[in-house]
Amino acid sequence: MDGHRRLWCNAGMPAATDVDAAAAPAFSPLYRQIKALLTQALQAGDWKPGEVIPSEAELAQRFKVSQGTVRKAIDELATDNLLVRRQGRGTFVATHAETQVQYRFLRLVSDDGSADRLERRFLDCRRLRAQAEVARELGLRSGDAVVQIRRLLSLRERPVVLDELWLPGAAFKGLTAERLAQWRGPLYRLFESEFGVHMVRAEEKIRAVAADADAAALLGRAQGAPLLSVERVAYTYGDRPVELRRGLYDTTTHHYRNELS
Amino acid sequence: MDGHRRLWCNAGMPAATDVDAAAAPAFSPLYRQIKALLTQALQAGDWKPGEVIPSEAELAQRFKVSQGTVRKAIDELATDNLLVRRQGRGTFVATHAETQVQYRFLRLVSDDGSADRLERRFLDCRRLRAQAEVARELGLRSGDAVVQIRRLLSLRERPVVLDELWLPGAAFKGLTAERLAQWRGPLYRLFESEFGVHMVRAEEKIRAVAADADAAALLGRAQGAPLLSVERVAYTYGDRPVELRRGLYDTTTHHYRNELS
DNA sequence: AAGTGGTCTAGACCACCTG
DNA sequence: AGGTGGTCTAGACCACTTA
Repeated sequence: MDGHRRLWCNAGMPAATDVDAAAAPAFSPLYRQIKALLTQALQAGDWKPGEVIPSEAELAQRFKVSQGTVRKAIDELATDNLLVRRQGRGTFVATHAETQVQYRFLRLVSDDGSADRLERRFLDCRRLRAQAEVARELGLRSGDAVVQIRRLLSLRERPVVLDELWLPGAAFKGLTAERLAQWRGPLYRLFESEFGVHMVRAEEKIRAVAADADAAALLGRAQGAPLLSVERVAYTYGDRPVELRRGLYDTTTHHYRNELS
Repeated sequence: MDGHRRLWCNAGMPAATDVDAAAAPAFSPLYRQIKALLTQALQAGDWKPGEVIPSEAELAQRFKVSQGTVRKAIDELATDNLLVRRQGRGTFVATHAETQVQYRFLRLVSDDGSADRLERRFLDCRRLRAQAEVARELGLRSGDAVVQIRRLLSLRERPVVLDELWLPGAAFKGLTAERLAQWRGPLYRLFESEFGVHMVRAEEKIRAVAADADAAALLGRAQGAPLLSVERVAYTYGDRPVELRRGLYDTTTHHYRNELS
């Protein structure tokens, strides 16, 4: 129709400084503005994980753009794994509560390719004050309340992963050791259904480290044995960090699988 | 116009058996058929890495489809990193010979985020007969000729990566130690410009291992020190494996960075 | 100014799912 | 049968690059 209805929609963005002015995109195409609106709706919780969002036709009408433009916005959100399209059914908010792919972010696979059943065992769950480093990674201030969880994952009766993780205390109020003990399924499913926190993406730093006495005992390995250290920061809508996790993987019969392209 | 010009273009596919018939897609949309044609052209070397491919309009005319359909095919090839679009200039065949992003597949970054200059030192380059495992990973037969290379990467004067890699001898005929010694730049750039082998994607298996005497000496670490083992199989057009690589990373001041989504 | 990719639209029809 | 996403088309115009 008109070809450029540019709203310069930069809601939520900090004011541009001289420094980043150069890096800022000159303009946003319409479909990106629609994408931003949809993202806001997701962040605001207008549609919950697992639910259907309105049809493309309806959204087009609502935003007064063509269906193709809405479509392109949804396309990007789908490749970002925020939405899931299902032909003939509709478009759904991505969720960790699907029967498929239980552990979307766990890249550990067995060397022989077999799919093992995974067993969880929680070691402890405490509320404490965040140390400087934990606070920084979670976007909190030192001394803010955090929940610390430690747990062990086993494959074929053998402990393979020792996880230690920190969550912002404010967002995870009712999270207790009892609650964890009776929970069946991935943690991210619990976080999503009980605390309304959906993990969108994560960044990991991977290193090889020597097992300390504690890790060695829990994983049934010798002290000093090489372990894979996987430090993860997970983000929810709006790129807000909401989990810091440090995993120690025993990689004698399993490995961390990655695809490069 | 017609809406479905389905050619059932399954060139190169084995005949469907009863087993995989269920998994086989019922039909290919037109843009996927175009995508397949473009992929074949890339594989055949019709357009070399770094070169421009014909414009969307011309391809549309050539294939007798609308520009939008060509566009969607190119979109997918661009997200697969086979093509690179440059607004106003054209669409180019992806290459490792760009001044930007020298090491597209190297995920090792320094803990403090600084970008170190990288130094290469070749240890040796031999032609030998493939062992069973190497042959299997490269799609060769045991005893086929392979080239074995070992080299050391250093950051800030400190050796950090010990790589050992195998290439199919047939495709890398003139590859000698001298050739390597005088080469400046990433190996994949050499492979591409001198041997016409472009790496498209790779799979990595990551483990923590203890340094053996050899690796310890070369990396300046104690024997038994934990190292990151990164086993990579790299593929060229048509998903044909053309490189097996095993890297040992010293992760005391660096880490392997990964994004999950 | 000309050429390329990028955006937006409107409409037709297909494939898939659910009632 | 009706609704949803998926494909395809044709045309207009915008943004960017090069000459």
